[in-house]
Order: sequence, then structure tokens, then C-alpha cells
Amino acid sequence: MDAHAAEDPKGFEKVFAFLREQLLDGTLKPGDRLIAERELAVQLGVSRPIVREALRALHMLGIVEIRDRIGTIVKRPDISMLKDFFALALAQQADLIDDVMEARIAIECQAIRLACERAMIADFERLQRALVRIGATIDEAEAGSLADYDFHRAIVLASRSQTLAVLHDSMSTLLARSHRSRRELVQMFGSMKTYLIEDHRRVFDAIVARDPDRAEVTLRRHFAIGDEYRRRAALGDGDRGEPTTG
Amino acid sequence: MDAHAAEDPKGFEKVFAFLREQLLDGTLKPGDRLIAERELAVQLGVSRPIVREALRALHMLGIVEIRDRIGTIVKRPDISMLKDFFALALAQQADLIDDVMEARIAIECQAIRLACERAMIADFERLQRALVRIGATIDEAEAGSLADYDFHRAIVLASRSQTLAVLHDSMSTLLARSHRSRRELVQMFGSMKTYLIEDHRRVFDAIVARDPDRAEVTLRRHFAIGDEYRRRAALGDGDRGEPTTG
DNA sequence: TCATCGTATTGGTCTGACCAGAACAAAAAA
DNA sequence: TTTTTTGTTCTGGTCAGACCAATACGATGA
Repeated sequence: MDAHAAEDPKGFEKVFAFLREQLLDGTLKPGDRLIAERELAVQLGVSRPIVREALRALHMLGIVEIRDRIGTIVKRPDISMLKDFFALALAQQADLIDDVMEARIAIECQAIRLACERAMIADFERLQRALVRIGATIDEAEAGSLADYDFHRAIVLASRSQTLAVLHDSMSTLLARSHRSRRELVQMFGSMKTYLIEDHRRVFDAIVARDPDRAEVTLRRHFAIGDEYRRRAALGDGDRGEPTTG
Repeated sequence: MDAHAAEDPKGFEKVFAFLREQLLDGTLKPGDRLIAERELAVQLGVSRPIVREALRALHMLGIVEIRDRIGTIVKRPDISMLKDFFALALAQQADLIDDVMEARIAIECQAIRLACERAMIADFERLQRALVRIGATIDEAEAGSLADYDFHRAIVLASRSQTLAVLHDSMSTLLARSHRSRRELVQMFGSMKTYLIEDHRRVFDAIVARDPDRAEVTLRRHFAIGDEYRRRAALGDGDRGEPTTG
């Protein structure tokens, strides 16, 4: 069986194209279980490992869910796949920290605006809890860092935007380690404790007030001040009180 | 054989995690050629097909390039692979558009702020060119849409942020389709021509003035108005002049 | 020195096999 | 009849070993 009755595409590409076709034209819809690997292999005249490569590829794209001993089913595309992508992709850029931080600010500033419109009771509660924990863990680097993360995460979740949430989560993962080290600044600057607590409070208040403009401005200022602290730390300066944003 | 000396992840996950690790901590940098499939299989105690699945996965994520008979090399992440994802995702979940649009707005608003600080001559020129083309192609759906895209793209490029650029490009791809259709509104609303030209001009001016606040506000308003036009079109309304942002 | 040739190496693919759990239907028990 | 049990079958998950084709590179010959 030479069987190159089939034309151009070869191996993997053939299978992938075959499936993509059906996914694009609606032959395969979310919830559908597609034919078994073995049969697919036979139908397309390729080996099973090749079929599996294609299925794995679709899985990485979040298009398909491979359930052990059940089958491969089409699922509603989920951007959460971007998590792996961004984590890896952004890790390749040397000076990414600042770069990624800018993107994170972008995400959060948009999120907080949407949060002002869409936040529900549960969101306020989550923000409130995080706020309390920020105060309670102000002297602990690890727990404090986590509380801080949770607060910002809560903002994004309150935006009710899946895309923003995924992007934010991806970047947070990437920034996690620099966050931890940055968090040690708290030990250096006494005034930073006040800043951390008060500033988050102000952000929270703005959201509760459902004032997008104020919320965004406050959040931007929050980031700017944090950045200023970090800059000072880099210069080895001691504590000189709260920095002011230019 | 037993061989689960390590009971951690199994098969694919093991290989993928192994590579991801090295990619994240910098052991593997763009340009590096990673060990051959066969040896990788031996080292991790898995079969080659499994290794290939993992490599294919990384390839789908645009992290790695598999060169026939040469080897697998780490490349600078390329979002172009995400086009597959976007195409498929959109084909099955059209309601993603609004969600992604929000994220795009987030990116651009941050980008335009940075652009105000960092834009250089070349950036202004690119913006200028796009602006001219927007005016020149106002009656052409296809070319007009492209000019519009280029203008917004130019904003992001002027921010000099690679991360923002990558995110923006990813989402633009996804939105390209809806953009085109939305663009057909131009034929419907006479006033929209004015809006398209004037509004982009205002945005441009704000960047040239290097006024971040004004630039962001103008851009947000730009999106809001466009959204309003789209809403009207959905309602089948005729042209009633320029909409005002609430 | 330069051109040619081989061989080891690499990705690309195939075949056929085994495992373990899920599905489902037939058979046995209540 | 209803319930339980028991298989057989199907599925994905994995493996082993093999062949092909083209490349890289050193050895060989001109």
C-alpha cells in the first residue's frame, strides 16, 4: 500500500488539515467526539503516532480535549492555552520583566474599568478579603506577596473578562519571581507598609464607588509608586518616606 | 518495565515539563539546538513518539522550530502559530470577540501612553502614513480596513514594548475578520467617514503632543464611538449623524 | 588544496504490540 | 422483571524496533 493516492500534505500536516477543515466548516462542533485514533489513522493512511501528534497539537491549541480511554472531544476553545504559550514565549525575552509589567498594567487598568461596571457582591467580597490579608501579612514576604497577588487577581476577575483573566494570569506567573524579591523591599522601607495598605484600600474604594476614571488613575499611581520604591532600592537608598509620583 | 522510578508526571507531560523547565529558566535560549529526539527519549525514559508529541506541542506554541534532518532549535517565539488557534477558536465561539476586543483596548491604551513617552521620528512617520492612507482609502472596505489596522498597529509599535506588540498582534489577527465586516458600516453611515478620519487625527495629535492622558482618553472615546456605530448598525438604524459618547 | 565519497546522525514515519480503564451488552442472580 | 455480575470490546497511553531520506562532517582520493 504505497497509497499515496493522497496528495500534497504529508503525515502530520495531512491529519491536522483534515481535522481543521471539519472544525472550521462546522462538521465538528463543540461536544462532538471525533473518530478514534486508530480509525483516523486508517482513514488518512497514516500511522497512529502521527495522528496522536495532530491531536496533541489541537489539544495544545485548546480546541480539543483528549480524555483517557474515552475519546477525543471537541471543546469550546479556551484561551487558557495561552498560559503555556505566554509563559514560554515571554520567558525568552531578556528584559521582559519591565516589558511584561507594562502589559500587566495595561490589563489591570482595563480590568479595573470593567470591574467598576460589572463587579458583583462576590467580587467585592474577594477584594475585601484580599485587602484584609494584605494588612495581616504585611510583615511576611511570602504570604504578603500572595495576598498582594490575590488582590490584583480579584480586580481582574471582577472584570468578568476571560481574555483579560488569562492574559493577566500568564503574566503574573512570569512576574511571580520578581515579585517575591521585590517584596523584600518591605523590610527595607518602613513607609512602604503604609503605602501597601493605604494604596490598595484606595483602589478598593474606587471600585466600590464604581468610578472607572478614579479607579484607573489610582491604580496607575499605585504601580508608579511601587516602581519608585523599586528604583530607590536599586539605588540602595534608605527610607525617606513615601515617594511622590511625578 | 516498572520504571516509574519517578512517579511524577508521565509520558508526554514529563517530556513537556522537562523542556518547559529549561526554556523558562534560560537553560535553553533562542538559537539553541536541543538534544536529539532519540537521546531525549532515552534520557527521560520514554518512547520517541512521546518525545515527538512534546516537540510538536512546543512547535504549535511557536516556541520551537523542527527542522527536518537538522534538529529541533529554540526560536524567538512567534505568535503566528496562534493564528491556527484564533481561526479555530473564532469558528466556534463568536462571542469571544467582545471579550478579546476589551483586551485589545487595554493593550492599546497602555501602548499609547508609552508611545507618548517613547515615540521616535520613525514612529510618527509611520502613524502619519497610516493616517494619510485612512483618508485615501475611506471608500474601500478592504484597503481601508488595512489602513485602520496599520494605524493602530503603529501606536503599539511606538510604545516600544515587545510584549504589548505580541499581544496586540495576536488579538488583531482574531479581530481581523470582524473588523472587515464592521468596516462595511462605512458604506452605511456617511458620518462615519468623518469620524474615522477626524478621530484618528485627534489620536495622532495627542501622541505628537506627547500627552498620555489626552491620548488615552481620545483613544478610548474613539473605540466607544466605533462601538456605538456598530450598535446602531445592529439595530438597522440609518445615519443620524455622529454618535456621542455617553 | 580541493573535490568526492561515506558514514553517522537526525527528523519523519510505519508496524504491531501491550496495558488499563470505560462502555456496553449479555448472562446470571435476585 | 429487575438487578447484579461478568465479559468482551473500544479507547487512549505507551512502547519497541525498524526503515527512509537527507544532512553534516570527516575521511579519502584527485
